[in-house]
Amino acid sequence: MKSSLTLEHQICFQLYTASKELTRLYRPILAPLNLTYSQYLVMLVLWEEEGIDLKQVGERLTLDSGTLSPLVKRLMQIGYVEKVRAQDDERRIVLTLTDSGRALREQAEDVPRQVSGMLKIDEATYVAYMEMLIDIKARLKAFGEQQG
Amino acid sequence: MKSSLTLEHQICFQLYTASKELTRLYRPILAPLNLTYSQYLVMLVLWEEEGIDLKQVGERLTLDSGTLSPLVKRLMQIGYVEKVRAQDDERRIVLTLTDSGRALREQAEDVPRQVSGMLKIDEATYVAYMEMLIDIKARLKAFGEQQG
DNA sequence: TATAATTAAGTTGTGCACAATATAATTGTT
DNA sequence: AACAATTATATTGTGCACAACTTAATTATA
Repeated sequence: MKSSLTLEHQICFQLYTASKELTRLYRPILAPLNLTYSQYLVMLVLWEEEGIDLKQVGERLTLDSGTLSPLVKRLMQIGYVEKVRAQDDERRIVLTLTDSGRALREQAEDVPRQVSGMLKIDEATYVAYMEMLIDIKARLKAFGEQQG
Repeated sequence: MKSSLTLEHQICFQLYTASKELTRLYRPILAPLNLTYSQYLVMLVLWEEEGIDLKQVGERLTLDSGTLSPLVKRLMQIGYVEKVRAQDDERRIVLTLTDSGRALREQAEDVPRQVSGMLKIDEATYVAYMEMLIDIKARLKAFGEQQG
């Protein structure tokens, strides 16, 4: 295993910069939708499953309430999202889309195609890369569960 | 190319969560060194090349002065780093290590081994993953340069 | 050689990301 | 039923990350 303390040889550094630079690529694409990258991720979840619990959104994105609460507040201010208390459990908050938020989906449909085009990546490579990233996450999860 | 607006099928999302979760793994490892993850990256650069320009640190980590200025200020407060104006060009700032910062390297030597152990990843897989990430960055860079 | 353009670093403001804590609702236990 | 433990959300504080702007030093050019 690479144990030399060189920046470029550390997988964490490559992951960190790759993520940052890919997010940078998204910024001008998402700007017309009036969304930041994190807000876009929340909208993706809601377009997939409207009426989902705030808690469950946080689980899918690995975000806690300290991040999500103010983020959702901003999505409400923009007018894409609404919060409703669940009747059966007053602690839970259910997120729904406004008409405006639902309409935004059509505009967003084109985002993945734009990004793929910019990356000039073929389907097979794309899938292989996805699998690698999912594997890294699985290893992290395995360690986390082993530890507790 | 995957054009469905599903969270899990977007490479950006996998990269984003993988990076976040790997950083989370580092947190308890770096805590005894009194470093955040970003501070650790700056220290890695300095251990590799002491006396480097602040500007060049920013280029290697893809960080601008808005991020680096306060971060380096914190490293100075901890007592790991010192700032010196370059004599030949008074605009430039040269970063040097204190004895304490230099001594910390020995403790940090063990970090990559600890991380690899936690991920339970063999050398070949590790190298393949590194190459994938470097390739993603190359594609991003190629697009960025094509655009300007 | 004035002065315009560029460069390096710093500052301000916004929005994550997360730890720690607080509050209120629900569930479990005696 | 009373009360302890748990759960969902919100708030506070710290530290990134970056855009936009400011300041000071250097370089280019008229």
